[in-house]
Amino acid sequence: MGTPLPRDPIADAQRNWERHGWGDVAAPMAAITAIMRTQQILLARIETVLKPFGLTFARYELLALLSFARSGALPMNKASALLQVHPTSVTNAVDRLEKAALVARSPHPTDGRTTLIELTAEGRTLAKKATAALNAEVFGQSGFGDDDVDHLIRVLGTFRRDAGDFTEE
Amino acid sequence: MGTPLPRDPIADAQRNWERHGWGDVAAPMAAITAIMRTQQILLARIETVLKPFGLTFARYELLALLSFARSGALPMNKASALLQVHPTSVTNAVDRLEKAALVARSPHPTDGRTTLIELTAEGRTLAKKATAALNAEVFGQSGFGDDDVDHLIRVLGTFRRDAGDFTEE
DNA sequence: TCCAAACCCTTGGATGTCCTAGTATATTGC
DNA sequence: GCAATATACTAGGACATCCAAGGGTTTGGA
Repeated sequence: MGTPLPRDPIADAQRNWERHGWGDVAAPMAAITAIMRTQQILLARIETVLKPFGLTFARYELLALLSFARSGALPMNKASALLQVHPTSVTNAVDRLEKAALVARSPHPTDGRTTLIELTAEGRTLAKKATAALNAEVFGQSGFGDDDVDHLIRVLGTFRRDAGDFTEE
Repeated sequence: MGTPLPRDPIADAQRNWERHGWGDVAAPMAAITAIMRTQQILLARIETVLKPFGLTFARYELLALLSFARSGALPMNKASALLQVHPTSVTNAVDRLEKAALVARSPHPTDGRTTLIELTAEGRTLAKKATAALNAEVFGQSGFGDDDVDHLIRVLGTFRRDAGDFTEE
């Protein structure tokens, strides 16, 4: 997107909020906006690393999830729940992964409503390679200090729990 | 998307990473994944609040930016830089806002390449109302503690600066 | 037993984001 | 002064996300 700005646009927004008398919510506004922007940056990095593998983040997440499934297969609704995305998003991702022969659909043995998705051999291999690349080029160079990582995991974990993502812990 | 999961899927992923011998990057992976998911939750909240106004977050951000512009108008490329999105995304947002009579395009007085965007009276009014709603229903109830907000602003600010978003500060 | 309610997946539509390319206007350098 | 380069916006296409709605399957209560 281009050249660095001379000043932090989010800090500017925070100052604008304060100037307009919304000082009580200026800081949370800045924090939330920063999260939105950080996600955008991280997503761009991830997509850049995955592109050579012909994967997007959404498809990679599904491959990775399947690669960790004990049985090697998951019902679509289970995948939707674990990835915390809309069922139609999973349908979309599976359509494309299936076309690329990385996963396969199969009927559930006892429940006629359910469709199972399973990694193909190619899918499993590609998942391994893509994970190695992400580990080396993104997660291993996040730019966050160890203490900050711990803090983020804790604070955002609490947030996600309070938002209803999960119960325990 | 539904019922809370019994366990945190991101904590599970972190355990899977450790189990596979990627313990050195498991924590950053979890932190990054948590940022992605938190963004999704926050975006959903924001869109819910904006929906009654007929706005999306992308369009709201543009309205808000214009409402703070001293001159009351901004070149599209300036808006693109400040919002940190691709120029075509701004074109898209302006198209829809213009159709809704919330902003207007006008030619730049001296540079024939440039298009200025300006709030209409309706646009200015709607921006005010939408901001009040977001302040009350999202930013004012972020769920983050004051200390966590400060920490997020600082950590993510450093991250964004290192990522090339801006220079100073 | 049987029908209504619940559940699962897919299709179609609306939005947003990015990339690539194309057109028009400015600026720069020879 | 003019050609080459740079900049600004837009058009078209690929993807992802969500919502609404539809068709098939299961479950549960009358």
